[in-house]
Amino acid sequence: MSSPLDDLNAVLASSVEALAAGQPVTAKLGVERPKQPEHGDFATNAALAAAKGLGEQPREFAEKLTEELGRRLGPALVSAEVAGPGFVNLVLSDDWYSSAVDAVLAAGDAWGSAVADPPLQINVEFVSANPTGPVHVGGTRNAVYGDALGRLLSFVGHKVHREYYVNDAGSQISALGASVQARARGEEPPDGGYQGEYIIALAGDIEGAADLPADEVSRLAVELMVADAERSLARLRVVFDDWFHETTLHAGSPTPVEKALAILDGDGRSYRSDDALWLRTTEFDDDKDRVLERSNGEHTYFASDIAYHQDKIDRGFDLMIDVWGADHHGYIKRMEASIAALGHDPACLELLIMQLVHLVDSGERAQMSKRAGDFVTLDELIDDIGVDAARWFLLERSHETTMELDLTLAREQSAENPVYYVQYAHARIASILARGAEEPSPAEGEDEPLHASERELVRRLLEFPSEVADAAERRSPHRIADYSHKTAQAFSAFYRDCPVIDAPPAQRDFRLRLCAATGQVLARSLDLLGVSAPQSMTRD
RNA sequence: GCGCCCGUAGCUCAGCUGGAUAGAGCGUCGGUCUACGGAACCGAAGGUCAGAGGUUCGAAUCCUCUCGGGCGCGCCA
Repeated sequence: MSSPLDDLNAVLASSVEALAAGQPVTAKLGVERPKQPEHGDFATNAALAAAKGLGEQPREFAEKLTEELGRRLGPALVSAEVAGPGFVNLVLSDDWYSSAVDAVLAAGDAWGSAVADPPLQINVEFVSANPTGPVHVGGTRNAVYGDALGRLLSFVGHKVHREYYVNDAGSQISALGASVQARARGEEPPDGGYQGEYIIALAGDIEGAADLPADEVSRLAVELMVADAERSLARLRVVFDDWFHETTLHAGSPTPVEKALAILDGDGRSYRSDDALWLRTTEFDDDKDRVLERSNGEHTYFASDIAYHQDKIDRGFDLMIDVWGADHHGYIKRMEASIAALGHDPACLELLIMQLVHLVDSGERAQMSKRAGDFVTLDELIDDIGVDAARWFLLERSHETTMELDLTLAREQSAENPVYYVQYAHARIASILARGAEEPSPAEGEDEPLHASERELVRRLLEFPSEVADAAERRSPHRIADYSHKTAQAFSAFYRDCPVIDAPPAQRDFRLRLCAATGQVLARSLDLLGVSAPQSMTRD
């Protein structure tokens, strides 16, 4: 895929290199979007960055750079000026802009995509909420984040495997089964049991729940909870490749857990003390050693988790990304330590922490649902604000920031709601393109130079590949939300300033192409977020 | 006490692998106008980037400390 900005950056780099006359240039060089319009179409601090290492005066170097750029870019370059401490501001020709739009259209669906070097097999594990209750808002944020991250990583050329880890072993599962059985018998759940109304529903859905063996009730309850989670998440457009059950780590002979412990033991990473088995995580920067097997002989959750990650590595993944809830951040050190203890490169595991979501409605905290005195569930959230709004609002903020979700705004079907604003721009473009295809070209007219709004919009479209690369590298889908909104704004300005259908033939042609390119980029941006890009919009 | 995250406009948040005059949305105030989709557009007000030092040509961004929030520190999961 040929990108006009890549080409421009390449010319810049080779120009600097020529001026450096053999001396190595280590600085990162590239053009940027200037904040001030008077700073040209593109600006570069290349002279500032390079002159430092070459022992030259930035402004003098910048002067030489403008001359070199003029020679290499020819008529595509309208002007190159030195400003401030040594910035170089560039203005490019209308022809350059026109061919840039062609490049976007020629790339089509691939615009912004990449071929990763090297392409990795990436396992993204997310949500993984315990199957002891419905998925709540926190899990919903985790779900859309993990999913969008997966979309991004795929788009930049990696092979992504989405996985949900089902904690279907341990005391909590016994408690679930006991609670269901109690309800089936018309009793209150036991101490430490689950109180939600969904337990009563489960009791009704499991035939013979009152009399079946307890662990059979547990097993069936987990099955139903997992199916329920799968259904809810599918509504959210989040689909997993694999639902990995913890119990498989305790099955077979030896079990995966036993195998993992054997590796650790063989390498002298673990030891016995106070009748328990400990892992020397302190050798890898943890605060204290951690228990693998309790003195009562049971494995800890940590032991399962180690076996689970060993299993992922055995399955051939180059990179494991775990998306954890904020309450798990205290486990990062020991998990990383365990990977090192198993003898793996620590870089093969990436632990991302999702911060909390607070729901706000009409200025009030709205964390509690009327139903069951419980937290708001994924289903309730979708029923309330819809999938597109839910995904958008949960994705527009950085995952590492505690955020508030304003339900009042999210429900709003107007331009005050950014998700509708972006979708509206897309629908409007579809409408213009349809008319452009149907209606004949109008009377002749005189073409004019490109309007500032047109140039601004083209520049936005050209930024897309680097925005995508940046978002993927930083694991930050929220950047795409921000980008799509800015692009929609740039389109709105263009729409205001530049008639398309009634423009003179050549100009009309360019503007239709610009509309098509914009629609394509908006659709792709929304797709990366898992938000729909409608051809037309109707109010509810 | 220790560790992690966070303090940026009235509110919610971007920006933080250093660059020119710190941005967006909402809210507020004022304006355009019935349009190639009005679910629109334009403008304005609003900031000691928590504070103090340091690093350098340049710091919201990097380092140190202080203050103020959130979370986590179990042979639970």
